Amino acid sequence: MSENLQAELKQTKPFARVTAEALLSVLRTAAVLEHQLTEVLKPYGITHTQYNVLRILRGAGADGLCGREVGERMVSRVPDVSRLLDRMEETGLISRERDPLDRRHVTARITRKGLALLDQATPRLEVVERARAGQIPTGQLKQLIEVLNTIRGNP
Amino acid sequence: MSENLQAELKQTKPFARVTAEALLSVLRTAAVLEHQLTEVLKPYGITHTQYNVLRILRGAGADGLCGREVGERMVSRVPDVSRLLDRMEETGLISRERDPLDRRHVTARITRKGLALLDQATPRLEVVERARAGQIPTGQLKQLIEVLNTIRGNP
DNA sequence: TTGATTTATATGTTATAACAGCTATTGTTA
DNA sequence: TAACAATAGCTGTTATAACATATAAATCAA
Repeated sequence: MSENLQAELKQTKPFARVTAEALLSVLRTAAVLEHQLTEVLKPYGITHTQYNVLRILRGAGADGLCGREVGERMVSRVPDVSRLLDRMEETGLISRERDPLDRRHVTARITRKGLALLDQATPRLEVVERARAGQIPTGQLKQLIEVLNTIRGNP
Repeated sequence: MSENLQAELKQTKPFARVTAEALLSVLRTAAVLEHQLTEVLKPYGITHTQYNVLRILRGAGADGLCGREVGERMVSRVPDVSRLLDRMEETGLISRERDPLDRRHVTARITRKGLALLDQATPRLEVVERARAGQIPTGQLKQLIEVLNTIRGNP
């Protein structure tokens, strides 16, 4: 069965406020998920940040996206998109080309190699997804999404 | 009002599965929270990782904890507790002492300076906590905690 | 058109995270 | 007790994140 957060973090005292427990639960759950994503992606030689970029660029299709746009679509904002894309270009997962219409922009596109990697890795991640959340009723997941929306929406 | 995740990440297509949206929401919400925690703690010269250590050591009291125990209690596991504690000792937030009974252990304890920093910073973080989650009914927060427990519990 | 401003990306630097291997200490057991 | 294994922490190295600043191109205003 599911252990609670207090036990997981070996805390001796229960949480003082339910709000504190809720936000810490979010942080803790994300850490657990990120750790597992990292593990699953390790055999493919990419981080979950890079996987995220590949998903974004596949979504953009042949038009590609410039670095700033990639940054805006990331799950967690990266302040150094340039070098992230550098590395991915170096490993051949993406290509980059300076936009002739606006030479400030560098358009990034996913390569065949990047697409192939996505095709390989995605089913593995979907296994994780089903294992973690597949047994939870849809209604509960929708409520989860709603509450998290609210938390993010309150600045 | 609260924007949804699809709009936030400028996705053109809706999520294929509610499970995917739920897990991404968790990751995204945690990233937003961590960013804000980092901002709030910046004036105090510590990261949220270090804040977490201070909370843990305050909870342990005068007995302190050894490095491994600190690591086990962290919200997100850090594989380099030694140097994390090095830095905190250097800035005077914690003290360390080799355990005379088992000389492999190094017991870490929070210092007065560390306690003072906690006293200063904690109210600021509670402001964030209230702002983010204070308006959400307790019942909803408890459900959130439950679902997240389930997600973490499914390995 | 010139100069100022904005936008997009790149670069230099520092700090931290991640990974692997190493040392010291204790516990186990033949 | 000697040899081996397990545990805790440290250290070296590399990679990435974070921050500030710089460069280049486009836009705007006079």
